[in-house]
Amino acid sequence: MSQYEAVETERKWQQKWKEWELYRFDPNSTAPVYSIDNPPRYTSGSLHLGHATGYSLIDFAARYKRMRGHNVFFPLCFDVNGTPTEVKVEKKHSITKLTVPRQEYIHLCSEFANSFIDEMTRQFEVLGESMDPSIYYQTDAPYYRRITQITFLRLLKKDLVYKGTYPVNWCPSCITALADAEVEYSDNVTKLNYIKFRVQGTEDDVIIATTRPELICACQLVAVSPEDKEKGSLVGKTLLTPLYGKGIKVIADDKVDPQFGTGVVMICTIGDKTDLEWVMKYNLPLEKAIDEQGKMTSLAGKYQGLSVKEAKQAVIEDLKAAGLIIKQEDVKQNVGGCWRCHTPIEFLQVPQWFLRTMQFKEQVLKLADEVEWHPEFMKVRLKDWVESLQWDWVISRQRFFATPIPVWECEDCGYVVPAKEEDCYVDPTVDKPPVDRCPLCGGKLVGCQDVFDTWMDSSISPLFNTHWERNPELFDRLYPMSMRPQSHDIIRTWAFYTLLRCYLMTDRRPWDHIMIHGFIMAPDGTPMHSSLGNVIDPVPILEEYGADALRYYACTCALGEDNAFREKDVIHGKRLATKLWNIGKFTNMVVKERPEMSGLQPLDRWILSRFSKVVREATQFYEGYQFDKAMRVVEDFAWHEYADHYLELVKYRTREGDDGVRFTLYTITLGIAKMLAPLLPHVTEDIYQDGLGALDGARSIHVSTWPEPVLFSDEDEVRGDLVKDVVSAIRSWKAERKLPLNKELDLIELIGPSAPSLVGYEKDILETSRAKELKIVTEADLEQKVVAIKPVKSKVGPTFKTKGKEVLDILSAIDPQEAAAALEKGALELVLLDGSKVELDPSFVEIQRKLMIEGKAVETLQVRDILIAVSP
RNA sequence: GGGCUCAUGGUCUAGCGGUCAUGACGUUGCCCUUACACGGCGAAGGUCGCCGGUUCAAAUCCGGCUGAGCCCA
Repeated sequence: MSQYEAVETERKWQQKWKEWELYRFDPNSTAPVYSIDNPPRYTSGSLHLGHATGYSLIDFAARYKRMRGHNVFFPLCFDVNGTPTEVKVEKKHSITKLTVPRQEYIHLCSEFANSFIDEMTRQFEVLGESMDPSIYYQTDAPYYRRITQITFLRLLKKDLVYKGTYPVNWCPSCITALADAEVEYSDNVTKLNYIKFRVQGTEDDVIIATTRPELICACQLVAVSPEDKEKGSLVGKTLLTPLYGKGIKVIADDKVDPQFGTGVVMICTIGDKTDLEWVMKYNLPLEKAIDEQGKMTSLAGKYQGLSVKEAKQAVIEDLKAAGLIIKQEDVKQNVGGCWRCHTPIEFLQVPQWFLRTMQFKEQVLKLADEVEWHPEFMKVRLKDWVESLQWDWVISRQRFFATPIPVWECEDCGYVVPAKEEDCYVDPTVDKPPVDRCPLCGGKLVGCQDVFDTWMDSSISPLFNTHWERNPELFDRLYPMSMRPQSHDIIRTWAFYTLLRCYLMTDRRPWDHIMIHGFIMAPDGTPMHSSLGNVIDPVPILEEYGADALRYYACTCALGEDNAFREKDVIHGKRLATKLWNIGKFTNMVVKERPEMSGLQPLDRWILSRFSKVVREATQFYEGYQFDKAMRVVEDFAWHEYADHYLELVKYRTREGDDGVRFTLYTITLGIAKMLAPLLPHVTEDIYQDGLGALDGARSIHVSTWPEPVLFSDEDEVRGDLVKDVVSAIRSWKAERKLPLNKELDLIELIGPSAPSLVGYEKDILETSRAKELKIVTEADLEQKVVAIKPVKSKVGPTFKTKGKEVLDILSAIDPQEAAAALEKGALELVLLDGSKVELDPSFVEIQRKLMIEGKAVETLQVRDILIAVSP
């Protein structure tokens, strides 16, 4: 192969890795465990670019830890539950929950969701993700749902779950509960009605503005703003509702906008989400004015049985007839509608299961503090969320495709009969209860129709992964898990609920670390959404550039930040892969057997010291999940120091069978491949398998050992950098004169105080710049002309403080040659505006010179304080 | 409306108290040097979103504003 063929090569190694079972978690190993609470991928379609990027970031951590000798637990897993699948299935088959029997509906959902798993698994492989199929799970399987149900039964026993009433979004036309995501909001104009409410025991009226007069029957309170001086006197009084004559208290609440309408609002159960907040705050009774079909209930009195729309009209007419409406005006509002039929949604009070959350707020925050957050600022989001919580978590849903709530309820007295743990998994809509009749009243038991919120399933993933309640010995070793990876939009859900649920079951935190990545946006910077049609399919990218190239892009996305997709980063990734492959090829030409560390020359020590620093830095970046920085530091070193300079500087030595260069090439090429192996697993494996691996000794680079620093030498680094700069100056000089790089030069002279530090590197410079002769001298028998002086700001500023600026101004104005002459004698004296004098020693100023021979400038280059005279 | 984050050459990006402000893509000039033309060496291109403040010194720290993203009202 004369060129790197990414796609073909990647398939080859992916196949090998599968054969070798390289990523298998070994439950019997004594190596330290690194376990990843991998997000089970939601199975409602194939992967998009955001997923591809997210899982790549996780894979970086998995592969890194494997190379650090950990027994890595990285499960292949899928989330197969929930609303989005129901929505897609309903669309696909043109069905609703009312038109198809429950079990058939569930079957269709399951079939649909499971149909994606094979393809998604293959996509993960093609991306080079090292998930382990031997610890596979999916959240709809009985073995997983069983754990969800058992945790619920334990909570029930501890009285941490209870039944209450809570409003849900409800479509009266589809007669179904809607998830928040299924509510579509649209702007619309409606009438704001100004209605008289009588103050009890007086002849006075108060005018209340409302858009929902049909809900007067459910009015619980009237509120004014505490800022409102004029209306303040109403607080504490009782009003009588028109048409019904019900007594209502007036309160002050700062949520009331005194500028809106009349500044007096009625609080109903339940008109909108703000009402809900008040209901919770003032503990109001949840009276039901609207039923499941969207008809008024008996609470509405004579309007009972009318639709909401009809009732609104009738109420307005009656109020007008009674002279109780004083005016109507148009007002804009944002109303929620059903995603399917666009009917305005209602908030309906429905019996729900709650998990006690409010009392554990402090505890969850304490646990969050025990977890190491990457990046740290994401913890603030969790904290803000927890502190703003107003009510307990509603864990039940009126849906079908999810884990059933494992209880039966008595038709007569409502007594709850839970399933037995040993019977779980159960589906109470088909399975028999553990007892035939209600133990209290002997009534008939009916299986619970509700299912769990899908977060009830996903928030126990650490318990499932660590064999909780199945294998106590393994659980002790595996819990808490090492790391939870996730995106920032679900901190308030997945991260929060997992902390809560795992604490309630184990009294401990679920993980040591949490790594939070951002979003991948469409190339124009807008969020990717299938509904917007701007989702990017990763497959064509993989086929064109290869997985390593795409992973390179993934790696440029810093944790916690949203990133627009940049195809050019993918292209760059492909180029990097090619570059690395060529570095490997070059190394393999020179290194045929495992070299010992001997015969190191100064330039070898230079690059080995630089390499050692890069190993140290990259390792630190990996430890902090800063893959973008790890990549940058290794790429920059590999390409722009090692390949562009070291390899060029030592090419002449490779022909001479030189131990130092062989050792250096072996160590650094291998080390670079290893440091990039977690990020670019395919090309690095190819380099490894092409020869270096046989000398290193592991079956695959991905199970090889992490590179170690070799030596540190600041002195060699300084001098090596100088040699590098001298040689590249000569190369640039040739390029500028349009000379071929291998053009021979007669003589190179290096002149200057630090030129002697280059003694020992003569041959490197000579051979690499193709010069016939090299001279190193401190002073030349040549005329030097000072052309400029450059102040060293980092010395001038701290020394002269407020006068620093003036010193800089003077230095830029004075004659460079005079200044240089003074400096050579020891010090340069400057007179400031205020008459004071300051002295600058040579360390304050850098002198730039030009070389003259017999008054004529020769070809000179300056590298720091060294002048290079080139004679072509 | 609130919390968190981001804002740097045409595009993308690094830097996060003292650099003539990185680097990439693009544009452009030269060079096939026995790993790589998917390469190498150069050039042009920036008032570091706007307004204040702290400091001898600010892209970098602080405050305000504007625009974008996520989450929550």
